[in-house]
Parts: sequence; structure tokens; C-alpha cells
Amino acid sequence: MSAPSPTRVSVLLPFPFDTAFTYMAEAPLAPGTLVRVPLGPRMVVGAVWDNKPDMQVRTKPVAEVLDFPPLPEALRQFVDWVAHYTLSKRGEVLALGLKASLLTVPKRRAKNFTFGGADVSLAGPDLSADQTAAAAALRTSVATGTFSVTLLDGVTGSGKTEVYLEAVAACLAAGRQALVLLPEIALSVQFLQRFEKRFGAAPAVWHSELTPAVRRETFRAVAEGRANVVVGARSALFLPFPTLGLIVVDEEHESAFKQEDGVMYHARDMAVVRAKLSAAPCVLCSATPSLETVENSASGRYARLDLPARHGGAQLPKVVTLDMRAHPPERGKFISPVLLEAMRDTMARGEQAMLFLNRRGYAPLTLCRHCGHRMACPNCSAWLVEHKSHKRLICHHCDYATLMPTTCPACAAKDSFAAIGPGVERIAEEVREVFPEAQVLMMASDVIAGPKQAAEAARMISDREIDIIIGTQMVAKGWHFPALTLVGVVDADLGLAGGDLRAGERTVQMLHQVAGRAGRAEAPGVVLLQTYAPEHPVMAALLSGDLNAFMAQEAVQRRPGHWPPFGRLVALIVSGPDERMADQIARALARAAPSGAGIEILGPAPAPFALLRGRHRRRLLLKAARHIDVQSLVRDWLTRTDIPRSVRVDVDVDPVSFM
DNA sequence: AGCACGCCGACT
DNA sequence: GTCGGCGTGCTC
Repeated sequence: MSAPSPTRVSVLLPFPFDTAFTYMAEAPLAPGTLVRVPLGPRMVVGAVWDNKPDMQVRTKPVAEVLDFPPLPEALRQFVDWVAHYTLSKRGEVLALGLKASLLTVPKRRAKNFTFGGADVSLAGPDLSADQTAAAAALRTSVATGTFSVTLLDGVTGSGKTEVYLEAVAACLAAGRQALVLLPEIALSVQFLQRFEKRFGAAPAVWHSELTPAVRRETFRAVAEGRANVVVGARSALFLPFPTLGLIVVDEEHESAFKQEDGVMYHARDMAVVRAKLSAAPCVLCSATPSLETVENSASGRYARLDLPARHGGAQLPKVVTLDMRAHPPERGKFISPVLLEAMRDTMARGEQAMLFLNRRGYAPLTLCRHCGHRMACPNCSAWLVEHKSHKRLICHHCDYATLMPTTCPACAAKDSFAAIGPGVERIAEEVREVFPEAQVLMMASDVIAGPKQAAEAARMISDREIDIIIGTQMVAKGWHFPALTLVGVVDADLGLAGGDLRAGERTVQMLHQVAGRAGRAEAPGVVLLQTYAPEHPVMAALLSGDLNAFMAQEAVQRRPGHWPPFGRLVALIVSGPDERMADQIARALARAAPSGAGIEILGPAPAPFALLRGRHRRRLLLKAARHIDVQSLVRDWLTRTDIPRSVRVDVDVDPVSFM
């Protein structure tokens, strides 16, 4: 045996570098080993990567080899894969898991946390025949220990969660780790309670609001295999699971799984990749699956399990449209007398009602009655939203806020402002006027900002301290309120305007989820949709409950034009402080655009928010047939074009939002 | 991402 | 005459 001799090692750093740096180590280091290395004037943590080290560049020595399990090969491959797919730098992707977890040095070792469902021996709940069959199929997938994808499609209230928790139990019994992704983990108090009830212990949780100490300790517990179940937001995909045996994506259709800045990735799609690299099954759950997932199951790429009935014999809610032309609200009001009457009846029976409006604040537009001036954000092409509780006008796209002015900035008229249109605050005001004795709770992200407020809201509703809930999309998912029997959708047409590719799909999904909050126990639920377009296919789908037919129709519309999922999209967003420059570069990109069979370039056009946070934006869209390697195409495209440093080009592969 | 270097404005 | 603004450029 010869003494270890100094070697060069490749180290990927969690910063926006695409290539690994080369350092000198006293002995060879296994790929994945975490090391502390000098970078300029500071010390940073990086991971030994599989690349060949650079033999030319001059090197600095590795400062410290961390006492930490090496990042598993599946995670390293995943980082490389995601970087390639999203056209991001590899270091940037590594940072999604590593940065916040390890860059800070603990002052003292965090106290020990307990992690993960401990107890697989606890008996599962009583399941219906459908649930039992679905759970058995998932258990088999888990036991096989190979990659597969299964869509678990169950109507709201069918008990999907109980079914996939059986898959989690099987995974734990097989000695492997399980990951459950939720769209908004910080608010998922009710889910965590159900989990704890099933397994007798809380899972490890992972989201952006963890304190550094908890984050660091969770990261280590996952790496050491002490955390056997993680319930997390999308970035949990980048945790160093050594024995990952199952990934569940709950509410897979949710657009919250799409990261819209930095590394723009879709956690649902990346979960499938992560599962494949870990030889693990992936389960996608939804009552309203995305067209992407529906098509993948139709083509046989994904297996499919259906839960067509509600658990325990509960009925699906009865959905009816409320034609606002026939039953208009009072002047200056937004709730039809028909809906008010239904609310009165519901409360008279001692039950709860919910009004849904996906718009925060008091009024989305403030207008001067004297000169017609509209209050707009100086940094964004967006109206300022009045928040009456704060006496402020707020931009929902940047940090801009201003006190509600008393005189018009355009014509100096005094007290001339009119609030146009409703937000949830205004609906709450209207409800309090009509039902002064009712207990009203508002649920919106600016009121319910974290797990504490979410838990308190859930408790107040469960304990029947609340008669009427008024909420934004926050109320759509996951909640279980047994006494809630009436749901009123204040503006069912909201979201259909604008010509967005997925506007119809998204509206159906969101309203169906909201409708699903009604009548989950013995008492049947009723859903009233206030609409000016009761004949619209979206309303028809909600009325009939036949979402499969609606999705089939969506497919018919998207297939001929090769719109997703029948083709690929890549968005290029050109932005800069100078409008002319952004425009010029966008047109230069269009001139240099790739062409050929199966490729189409759309734009440049002003992005829907042409001015956002002080940056002028132009948008180009590459539409390509499915077989085309869009990553290479776009990479070449960008290298062909000179982009000055004042202009930024963001690449969004598989864009979801067209904002 | 940080952090330093660098070249133009208001201060002790 | 210096302190400091943040534009640009580099980090193995």
C-alpha cells in the first residue's frame, strides 16, 4: 500500500456556475462527498462531482471534508438532469437543496428532532372496496421496487390520502424512504394531523419557512436515513434520500408545483424523473388531473387507478349555475339574492357556508369619478388593489404600496375615487351588512400567512365558531370541514378571460376543488356558481361533474395545433430597465430563431405584464413537436444572439403561466 | 450568489 | 481632499 498522494477533485458549488471547480485533495474523494472549499475570499460548501477534474487550472486545496454521508448518486444525476432540462446552471440546481441547508455553520448542534412515521405496525383505517383495491395496487408497485408512475384519480372526498398513506406504509415496511409533495405545505396543518393519526408520529416537513437549525437537522436526518418520511414543498425533491422508495405528488394538477423564477421547474414532472433515477414508484394524485397526466395515462405511459365514489357513502355536492342576468345583485353589490337566501337557509339549519372569490383585497381597480384616472403601479403594468383594512393601495406583483390618496393625482379632485369590482374584503363587508349576527372568517394569504393562523382558522371552523367563510384559492384545497354544506362562487367567470392556453382547464380544476369542500359528511352539499355565461363548457362540466368529457374536449382543441401536451413550449422572457433595448433584443432573438419542420416561433410580443418590477418585458414562444430536442435548439439560439448585460433572457421550459 | 474593484457625487 | 453609491467581473 502506497501512502495517499494529492489528487485533483471536481467540486460542484451551490452557486450559478455550470461547471464544477477543481480543487486539490490529500486523497481521492468519493463522488458526493461534501467538502468545504475556498472560493475567492470566503469558504463555501460544495459536493465532489463525477466530472473529470481540470488538469490545467491552478487549484486551491480542499479545506475540510465534512462528516456527512455523500450525496447519493441518484441525487447527483437528478441535479445534472434538471439543469440540462431547464437550461439552468448545475450549481444553481444543486443550491436548491444544499444552499440553505449547509452554508450556515451551526453555533451549537441543534437539539435532536424526531422524524418520520415510526410505526408501520399501526392498523390502517377501514377502507372501501375501491380504496382497498387501489391501495393494494400501490402496495404492489412499492413492493416491486422499480420505477413506475400511477395516476390516482379520485373525486373530492374519496379518500385518496388514506390510499396513498397505505403506499407510504408499504414503503416504510420495505425499509425505504417516502416523499410526499404537497403544493402548499406551510398551510397543510390538517394533512399533518391525519398523517400523525395514521402513523403515530409526525413526518419530517420541508418548506421554505423552516428555521435554519431545523432545516439543517432535517437535511442531515434525511441523508442519514433517520427521516423515513418527508412531507414537503417542491424543493424537497432535492433532499439527499439514500433509499428513496416512493414519491407521492398530491394535487398534481396544482400550478403551485411550477417554480416561476430561478430554476423554472415543474415539481410534478421532476418528481417522475427523481423516482426513475431512484428506481421508485411515483404516484400522482388529483380529483382533477392535468391534461398532461391524463394523456400520459391514456397512452399507457402511466398506470391509472380510479376512486369514483365518495368515502362512507357521502354524496357529491349538487352544483347549479346562478345566471346573474336573471338574478342580479343589488346595485353596487355582488351577491345575488338567490345566493343570499341559500346562505340564510344554511345558517338556519346550523350549517356553514363558504363564499369563494379568487381575488385578494377590497377592490381590484380604483377610478377617479371626476376624470377617469385609474390608479396604477409605477413599476408594473397592473392596477393597484385597494386593501381597505390597511387603508392602502397595493400592487400584487411587486412591493409597491401607498396610502389611499384623498385627492386624485391626475385632476386633484377631492374624494372622487370609486372602488370598481370586488375582492374578498368587499364581499366580507357585504356579507356583514346582510348578516350582522353571523360570524365571518376571511381566508386569504395576507390574513392567513402561516401554519399557526391556518391551524387556528381550521380549529375555529371545526368548533363551529364560524358561520361564513370567505376565501381566495387558499380555501380550495385539502380542507375538511364537516359542517360546510353551501359553497357560493362569487365570480365563476373570473379566470376564463385572457385567452390563456390553460384558462378553461385551470378554472374547472379550481372550481371543482372549491365545490368539493361542500357536504363531505352526512349532510349533502350545494354549490352555486354565479356566472354571466351559464352555457360555457366550463360551467357545463362543473354541473354534470363529467370532467373526463371536458378534458377530452380540451385535448381535441389542443392536439391539432401541437399545443401541450401534444407539443412542447419554451418561453423566452426578455427583460430590462430600458424598453427600447428589451424590444430590440427581443427582435434580434426573433431574427436568429431556429426554424424547420415542427418548429414555430410566436412573438415577440409584450409579456402580459409588459412592465414588472420596473423591468420592461417581451416574450417569445418556441412551439415544437414532441420529438424535438428543444434544449439544444434554445441553447444554440441563445449563443447565436448577442445579449448586452443590461438585458436578461429567462428561459422557461414547459411554461405554465403566461404572465 | 457574494464580494472586490472601480470610477463619479456630497460630506467631515 | 475622502466616504460611498452600486455597475461589472471573477471566483478552481
